[in-house]
Amino acid sequence: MALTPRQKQVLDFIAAYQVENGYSPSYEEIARALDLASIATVHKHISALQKKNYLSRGHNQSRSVDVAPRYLQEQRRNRVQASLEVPLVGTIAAGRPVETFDEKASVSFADFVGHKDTYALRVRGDSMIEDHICEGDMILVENTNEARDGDIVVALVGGSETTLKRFYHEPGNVIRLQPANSTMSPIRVPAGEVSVQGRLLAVLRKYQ
Amino acid sequence: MALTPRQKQVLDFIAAYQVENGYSPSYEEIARALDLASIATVHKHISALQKKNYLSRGHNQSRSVDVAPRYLQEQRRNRVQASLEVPLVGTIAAGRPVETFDEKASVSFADFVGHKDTYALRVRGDSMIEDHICEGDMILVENTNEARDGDIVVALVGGSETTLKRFYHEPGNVIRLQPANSTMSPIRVPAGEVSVQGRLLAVLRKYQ
DNA sequence: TTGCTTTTCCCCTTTTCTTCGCCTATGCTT
DNA sequence: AAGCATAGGCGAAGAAAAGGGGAAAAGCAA
Repeated sequence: MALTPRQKQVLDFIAAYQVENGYSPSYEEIARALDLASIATVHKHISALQKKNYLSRGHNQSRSVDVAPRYLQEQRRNRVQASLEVPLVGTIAAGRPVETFDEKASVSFADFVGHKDTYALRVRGDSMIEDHICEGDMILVENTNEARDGDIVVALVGGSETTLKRFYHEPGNVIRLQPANSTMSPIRVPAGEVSVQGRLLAVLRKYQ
Repeated sequence: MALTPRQKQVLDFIAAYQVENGYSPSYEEIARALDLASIATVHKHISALQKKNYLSRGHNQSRSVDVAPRYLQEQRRNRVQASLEVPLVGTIAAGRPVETFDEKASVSFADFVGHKDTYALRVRGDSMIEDHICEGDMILVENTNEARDGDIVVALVGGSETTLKRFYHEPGNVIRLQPANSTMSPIRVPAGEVSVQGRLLAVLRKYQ
């Protein structure tokens, strides 16, 4: 589902316009910007972009096109930057010397992201503290709707609450969202009222 | 299913073009870049690459070739891959929706390494468990000999044991190395017998 | 209702991909 | 040496997608 040059131009213009004005351009404005004589052409481009999941829009609603998160992510990913790697020199343990190993000599961010569709969140609250995920930690989340029992997921419950919990199926088409905090109770809801927004890939914690 | 030299050239060009432009090259452009007179030759290369699972494409769709994850992985292994950034989309907490902030924010490895002399270690044992540093976690360590009270440091004690502990000065030129585990006792040694090998910068934990 | 906007229909040209036949090397197998 | 497979290459014809247009119908908000 790759973009064509013209489609990318349309998408770039819409994204820039939104940043500039805070709302979306009309077809007329897009046509002027791209030097098109007919708004029918704009409509075709936008339909194509929507089919490729780069845009969303409401039917017959004016100025309702909106760039999908996918685009913003791809933009960032294409920002070329020097690769940062640090040497991985061994393991450390209480009461033992550093054991050096030479198998994998370095660590890079790619080892922690590794997926195309990833985003980050900052953790607030202590609901996963017994899994050693703390307030202020950064988590990397794979953007997926699928989860297996025991996965730690970002879950949207009842359309309004988003939360980080362990995911389990229970009998009767019920999902249990299990906090890792003995002072909190698990959430049990019908499967239809939960949507998985992502799966935990990594925890990053920075000191100082 | 290894690549031939020419196939690798085609693949590398396509990947570079995509990063550069945000969309795929046409056969015509590939032919020009590789100094080929016929786009039929390009077509053959691309078909071969698809058969070897290095590319995907849509039938009869222009500029639809896309490099497969396989290629990106192999690149990453060769350290040619640029450092990745992931969008930071907000905070997550139990019982509250994701609060998105400023769409521009992103996280990169640079945020965790900085420009310091840094190395990585894998953690073994539970001596820092109450600071939520677990067995198997990767830690990033700044290569320094200096530490302030309360810093978590990599310390070499008595020339043989290396350990991860919190660092404190005590009266009488004594250093206390404090584990974060109530079942363990702090280590108290004369300052001359301890050398700080590094200071904890970050904890990275990977799932799956 | 009016004005702004989106959607749809039918038309067109250009770009791009696919396929076909044919060619030259190189290396491996009888 | 002959036969065969494979990588690499060329040119041209045909077909489909991308890109573009005008006009009119249809939605929506003031």
